[in-house]
Amino acid sequence: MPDRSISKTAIKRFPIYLRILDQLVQRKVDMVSSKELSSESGFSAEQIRKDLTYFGAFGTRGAGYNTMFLREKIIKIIGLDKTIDTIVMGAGNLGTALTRYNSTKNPYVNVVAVFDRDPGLIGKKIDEINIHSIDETPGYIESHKIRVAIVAVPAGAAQEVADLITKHGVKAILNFAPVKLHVPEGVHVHNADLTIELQSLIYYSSANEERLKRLHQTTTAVQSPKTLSLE
Amino acid sequence: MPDRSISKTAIKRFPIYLRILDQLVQRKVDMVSSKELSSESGFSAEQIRKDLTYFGAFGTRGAGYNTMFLREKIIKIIGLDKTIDTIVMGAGNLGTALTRYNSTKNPYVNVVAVFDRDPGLIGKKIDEINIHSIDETPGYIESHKIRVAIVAVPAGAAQEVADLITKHGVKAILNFAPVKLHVPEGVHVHNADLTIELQSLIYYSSANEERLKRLHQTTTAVQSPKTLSLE
DNA sequence: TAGATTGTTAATCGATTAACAATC
DNA sequence: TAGATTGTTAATCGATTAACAATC
Repeated sequence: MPDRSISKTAIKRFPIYLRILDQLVQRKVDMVSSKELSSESGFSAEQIRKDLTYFGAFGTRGAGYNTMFLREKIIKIIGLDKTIDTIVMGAGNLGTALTRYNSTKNPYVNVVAVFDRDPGLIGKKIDEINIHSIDETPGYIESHKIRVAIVAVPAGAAQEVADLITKHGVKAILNFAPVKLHVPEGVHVHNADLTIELQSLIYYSSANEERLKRLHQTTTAVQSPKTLSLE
Repeated sequence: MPDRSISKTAIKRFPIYLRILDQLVQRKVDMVSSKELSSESGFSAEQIRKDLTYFGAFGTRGAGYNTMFLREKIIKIIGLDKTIDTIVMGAGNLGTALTRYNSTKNPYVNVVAVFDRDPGLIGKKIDEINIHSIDETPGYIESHKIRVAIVAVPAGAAQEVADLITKHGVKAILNFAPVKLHVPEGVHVHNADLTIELQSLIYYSSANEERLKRLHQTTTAVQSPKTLSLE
């Protein structure tokens, strides 16, 4: 049972800190304050300082944080200090795009292989990365000690694929399939369900008042006024 | 100022409820309890009941929820009761995959146009959807009353694109570019930053103990023991 | 009526923010 | 020393869970 003390939401902020620090180091900025990190990231300065102190005291009072030093620390906190080899399950539209995306845009992660069931795709390449038969997955995971996988297969196949890869050692799954995956204890799943992201955004895209009015016009149950978010 | 009372995290659960109800209706299941919805979704039954009562009393004590009725209510709550036309900014790998994905996998959202800057892409199609010049964006947004957009352009172009589309009426952005977008008040941005999702997952993929040990070996600052998540 | 399950209030838990002493 | 900014504790806020009365 890792990290009794640090929350999932906090951990999601660290890659954002890292990205900002990457930029600062590149721009040869030596020091940065929590206030400056705040305006770059959108998180409060207090929250940033709090997040960092979960792992140590990396700053200098009165001066701020050394960008190169803090960057190195965050890389180690996240676990990006050794190259992370990842596989992509599914070579469809999304799997292909994700393979390319991570190869070009993600400086800390390496997609080393793609797996698919379609014989027409096996043996082909996405850029330089081979598409293998899904039957080769167990051997590949074990010989290459793969711990992180991206699942981009259709909903109907996702659980089966999750079972397969976790059985052979995968500990973390970025799941793009629109299903809840059931995985053994100790395996982490992040859902990156694009349908849900987009649908929940629609809630915010139009005047709530109108929509909720429509909702209640057809609602037979009596509403107590304070359960409404308008007025 | 909409929804003083309901949180962003709660709203993200509604599309998941909807997906489950879609399946139940399709399977001709008439009634469902919060307990059953809980085991399907992974959220607690109490939380599901709480979420629903933000918008009304849709169930029957002793019996549960009528699946068709609840489904209709949730569609209206999210705002999916009229067709949502969406545009995709950027026809690169990711933009293309997202266009196809939403066309085929997202039953409630319609991608109606894609925009890009590359003259080599303009005039081509992604499946049946035309790729337009980015210069046509303002006119298109206004004439088609587009309120929701997906941004899948390179990081360097994302702010500029966000400025353009919000200026002409877009109220909600699903942002795949790895930058923090600054948008006018009242515009909502969901970040779907794949790099960050994957990097934060890596934190969970290996033994924390080892990593944190490495971290502190090179830390000069003295640590108070309780700030550590191990021992 | 007995059993089941909702709707809702109260209790708990966790995360964020505020405040400030420590200290560069 | 004066000014700035961290690290850390305390206060606040919000979200989740527990409990149970209402009621089908």
